[in-house]
Amino acid sequence: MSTVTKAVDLLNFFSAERAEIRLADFQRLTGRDKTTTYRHLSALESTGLLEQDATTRAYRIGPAVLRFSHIREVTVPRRAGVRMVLPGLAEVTGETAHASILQGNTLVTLADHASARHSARVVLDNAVLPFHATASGMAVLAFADDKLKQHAFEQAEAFTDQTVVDPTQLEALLHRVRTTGFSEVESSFEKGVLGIAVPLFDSSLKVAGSVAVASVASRVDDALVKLIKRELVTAARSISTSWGGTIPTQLESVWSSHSF
Amino acid sequence: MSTVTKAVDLLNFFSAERAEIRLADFQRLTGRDKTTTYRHLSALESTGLLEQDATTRAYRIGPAVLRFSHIREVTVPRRAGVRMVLPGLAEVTGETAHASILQGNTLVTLADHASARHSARVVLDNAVLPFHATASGMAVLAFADDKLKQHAFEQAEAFTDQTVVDPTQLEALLHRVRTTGFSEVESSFEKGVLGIAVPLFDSSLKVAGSVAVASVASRVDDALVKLIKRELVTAARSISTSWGGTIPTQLESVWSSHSF
DNA sequence: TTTTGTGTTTCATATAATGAAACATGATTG
DNA sequence: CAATCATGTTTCATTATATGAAACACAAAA
Repeated sequence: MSTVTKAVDLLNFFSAERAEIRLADFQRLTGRDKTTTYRHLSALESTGLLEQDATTRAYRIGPAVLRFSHIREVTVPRRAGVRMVLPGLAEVTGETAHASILQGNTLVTLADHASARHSARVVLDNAVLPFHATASGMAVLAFADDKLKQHAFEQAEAFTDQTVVDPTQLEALLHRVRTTGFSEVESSFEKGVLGIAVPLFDSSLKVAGSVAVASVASRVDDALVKLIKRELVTAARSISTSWGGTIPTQLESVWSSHSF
Repeated sequence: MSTVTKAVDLLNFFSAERAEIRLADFQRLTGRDKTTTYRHLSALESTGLLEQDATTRAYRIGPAVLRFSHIREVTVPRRAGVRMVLPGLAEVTGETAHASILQGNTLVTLADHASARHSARVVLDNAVLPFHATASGMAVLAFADDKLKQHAFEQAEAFTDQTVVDPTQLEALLHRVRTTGFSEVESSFEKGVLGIAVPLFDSSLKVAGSVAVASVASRVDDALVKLIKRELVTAARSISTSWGGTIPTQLESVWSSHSF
């Protein structure tokens, strides 16, 4: 572990609940030597990454991060965070990975990637995704506000004979998504396709999109479902982080309580 | 200079116009050894402060800064106050509104907003603002302590043939800012751009930044200048209040004595 | 006053950072 | 198509710098 890493890692002890930390606290938190920690903190302060209260001597996150986050916000598109994980998600599962972003009242495709492992693969060619009939849509809806849910229920139309359009039934499905942590939809938009999706979050701390794996239902077994879910969780964390968000603690705990 | 400082300082080469930098670029920019820089970058990447494009190998500001800036906003809300007024300021005036924050010895961009009214508009893409050549910088300098003023004068370089760099002349301009209550700078940093700025204050009761309107000089008339000044005063009061500060009474009285 | 908990400085030592060189890998070019 | 160039990465000896024990300074409790 390099000196740089050790120093910068000190920043990770800050949180919204713990915005100020003193040297003695850091010493206890890290278990590292007092002098060493002191100098790490001093170095970080000189860069503006940390700021020290002149009277209490307590440290807090410095103003430099504002500048950097401004740069990232205006220059790094949402797609960049998705592109870093989507190919991997597709290749590891051998299926088609897909990411979508919530734009106003519609859920639109941001990027997708199909694995070349099988000759039969799911080809997604819909720019706009119907909420009620897709795994991605339901993943978003399960964590969206009532207004969007209302809007989606009103728009609900049947695409196959298995599409659920009844609000009461949809509500029950959404509840299932929240309790299991995953949105699973089969043959509801397109016959023979099983979609599994999880929601994505951005810096507004609200749901901002979803990442999904669409697979050919006939070849899916329990082991593959478990693999997909594991990979989706990792992908969701990574993309959300890239977007400046975090997975809500409640959802995280749901995921960790279900072994998969 | 510690290893930590050297590494973190690499982040300062990023800006809105230069969002991606490669190892070879850093090598040229810093003049430091290639291997050393490589490891600094690797260390920063492992902390999330940087992110590397998998294909181009170029580095960009990483997602960790988003998390930290969110934490900072919770403790020291600076952007929130600015975002409340900046869009309005831009739309009412039809020009580009800009807010900056004083960070140690440098004045950095906090946020900006360009009105869509005219096709020709001022695009601000400088993260760090030179004090002597910008309206924002002079607004801050007029109310800053001598140490900062000294530092700014020493750094003064000419950007256009209209840039003032002579300390005596700059001092006279600062005096003008204090007596009129506004910092007006034309074509000093960029040709054809007229900037009007006022200082911002925080809970330390010292100058903490500035808010400005940058306009295309050719279309500015007296009525627009008056409108911009009126709006700037309102914006400065609002932002300063949200930062826990107030406009010094002397400046307030200067503003009220000039009809605009 | 003494004690306890802070943050800061000093100094010898050990460790980790450094840079030249070599290597690997694509791009460009002749 | 080979040769050259530009780039990123690894190796290894050397040197610089990070480290931690101790001592110091200072404030707030006891």
